[in-house]
Amino acid sequence: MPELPEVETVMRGLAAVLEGRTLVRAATHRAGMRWPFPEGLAQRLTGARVEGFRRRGKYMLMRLSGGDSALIHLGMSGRMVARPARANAPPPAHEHLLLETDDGQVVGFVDPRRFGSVDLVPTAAEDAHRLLAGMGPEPLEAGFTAAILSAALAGRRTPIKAALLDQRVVAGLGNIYVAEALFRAGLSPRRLAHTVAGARAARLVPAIRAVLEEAIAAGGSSLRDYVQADGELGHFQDRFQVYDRAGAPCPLCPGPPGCGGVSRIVQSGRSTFFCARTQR
DNA sequence: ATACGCCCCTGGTGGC
DNA sequence: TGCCACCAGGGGCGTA
Repeated sequence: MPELPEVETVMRGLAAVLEGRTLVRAATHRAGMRWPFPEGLAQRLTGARVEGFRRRGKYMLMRLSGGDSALIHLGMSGRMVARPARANAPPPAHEHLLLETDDGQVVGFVDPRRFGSVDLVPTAAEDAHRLLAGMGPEPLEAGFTAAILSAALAGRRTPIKAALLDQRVVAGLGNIYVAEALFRAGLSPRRLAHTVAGARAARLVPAIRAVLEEAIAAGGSSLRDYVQADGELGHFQDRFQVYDRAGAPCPLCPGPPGCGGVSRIVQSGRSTFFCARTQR
């Protein structure tokens, strides 16, 4: 669910609510999600001050006083939404972790499928965490260049679609934004990764950047579960050109005959959407 | 090293 | 209306 734009949007919303606040209460409602919560998670969060946030790929890092950071992944169905602590409504279903601030806000981590995760890592060694070590460049930072991307793709005989989903190649892309970026770059999702070099890589890098930046500006994409930290929906789903649009007219091809509409295929068990005429 | 299943889990949808 | 198969923004891990 949440890919880089959604995680970035949620993180900004959480920062607005939590940054500078002290957590007067934290509670876990089960032993873990994707993995068991770290020992004594609730106790270690309680009393800590939230110093700041950063994002790495699809992970959020919440820096705490005391030297630890909470490493949070939203999985497929995770959401983190703030609400007033005074509200008498029962906690939402599938809320696994709750944070309460000294100014009366509650942030709940709701995740029906429980593919999300929460861990603690020393702030000084965040990037050494096993889930972050080996992660590829941040696509919105200057270090993400055509040369770096083609080097990461060199020798890979897997389809470019699968390679871009690999977080070691580039951090933060998921099924939606890979589809949209490949469409914008005019590259077939079936093309072998190692053939994306030179001019093709030079087209792909700005395509990835542009789609991510536009999606962040739109507050992310809301399909089923995703909402921002304030409960608002994202809007980028209204601007999808190919994702989840099988059979719809291709935005580039006049029809009919055009390209016959957006195609859907399955690659490594996941849906891929593309235009078979303009994406080569 | 790379590639490919399998698996974790719940909920919504569409077909019969 | 009921049941069931299938699908969904992810990704770690074990095995060839």
